[in-house]
Amino acid sequence: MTPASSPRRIGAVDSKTRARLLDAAELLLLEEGYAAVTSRRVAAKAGLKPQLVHYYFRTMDDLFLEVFRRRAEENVARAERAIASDGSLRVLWQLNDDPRGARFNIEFVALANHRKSIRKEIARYAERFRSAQLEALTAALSARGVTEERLPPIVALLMMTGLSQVLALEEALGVTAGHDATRSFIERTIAGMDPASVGT
Amino acid sequence: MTPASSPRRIGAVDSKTRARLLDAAELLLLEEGYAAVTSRRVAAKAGLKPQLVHYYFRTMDDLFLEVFRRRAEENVARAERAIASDGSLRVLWQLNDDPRGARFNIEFVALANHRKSIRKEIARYAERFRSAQLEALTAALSARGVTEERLPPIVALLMMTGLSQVLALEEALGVTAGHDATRSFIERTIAGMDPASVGT
DNA sequence: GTCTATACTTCGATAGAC
DNA sequence: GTCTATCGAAGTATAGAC
Repeated sequence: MTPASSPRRIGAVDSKTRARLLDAAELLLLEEGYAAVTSRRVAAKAGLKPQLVHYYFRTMDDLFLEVFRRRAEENVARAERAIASDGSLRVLWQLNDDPRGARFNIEFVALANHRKSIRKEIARYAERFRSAQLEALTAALSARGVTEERLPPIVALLMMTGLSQVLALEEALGVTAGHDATRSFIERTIAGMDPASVGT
Repeated sequence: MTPASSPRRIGAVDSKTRARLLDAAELLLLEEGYAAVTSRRVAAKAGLKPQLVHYYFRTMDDLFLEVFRRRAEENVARAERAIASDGSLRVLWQLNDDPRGARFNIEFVALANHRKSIRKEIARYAERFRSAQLEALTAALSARGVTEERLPPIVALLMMTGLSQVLALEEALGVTAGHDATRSFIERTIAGMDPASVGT
């Protein structure tokens, strides 16, 4: 399965060094944005030589893809586990209200703007994450007597996604007016529909 | 008012060339993301020599700031005009539901992640834009009998902002499932509260 | 399997010519 | 007031040494 197109050798995927590079890249991405993720800076953060980045990842795109996939897989798995054990509205909201995850997403969406290979991967992930949540949210709303007509689940989901993203972004900017009020409004709304899970 | 710290000379702010550079930078930003906005590429897009970028803008940060300010001023002015002439819910929603503007914002929020001077400017703008809209939305909701308790205006505003942003971002990714349904739900909801402005 | 020496490109920025 | 010649640093990537 080794692509004949490139004769160049690539390091083992289970290498400890490779994992260190991925960790460093992810940290840099969150701390300083994707533009800071250069071979030199990633290596410096990992305490390694810059050329090692290109030994373990053929191109910088490959590195970005691996960073993304690693976290995306974990997120989807976490979401599926959470939903399976407790599909309450609260759990669905908490899955979205994750500032770190939201900033991670923003960086990749911005990155996707000028790296086609990454755009495809993100789109695929977005769809997986979306449909897992939509299924759960559809069931949760229906069980609580909220009709499709009064609030279509997809609308509720897009609102949840958007709201949590805005909260995360503004937090990163240092603009937090109304955030507490908004979170407690969501809290009250959920509590009203989802009485069993108050205080979790 | 010329800063003594830098002896270097800077081009006139009303220069035609300067405006061309700003236009090129903004286009590049939207088309390929902020990482594509380099002195060389901006100049190439404007059909000029790269060094001119540094003649008109002392640093790349200065260029980014100017690109941002120009558009931000226009946006705030447009919002204030729109609100003054018609503070309906529909107008407020349309102000947000602007894919081009949303992508512009995302790029700058991502950029702010590793350029402190830009972060401050964006935060300031976000607050101005927010308060102009909040005032109008507070009045609009109150006039339509929606109490602060049932739906705090700030919550409605953050939801609107978040929802429109998610729609724009996903559109850019090519993920548009449920978007039409969501827009028409918003449409219906507004129409129900804001009957005067149907079909505008 | 792992890492390094090195090539070549592009970057931001400045000093100085018109 | 406008633009260009040029520099040093940083970027990605490869070929080859251990």
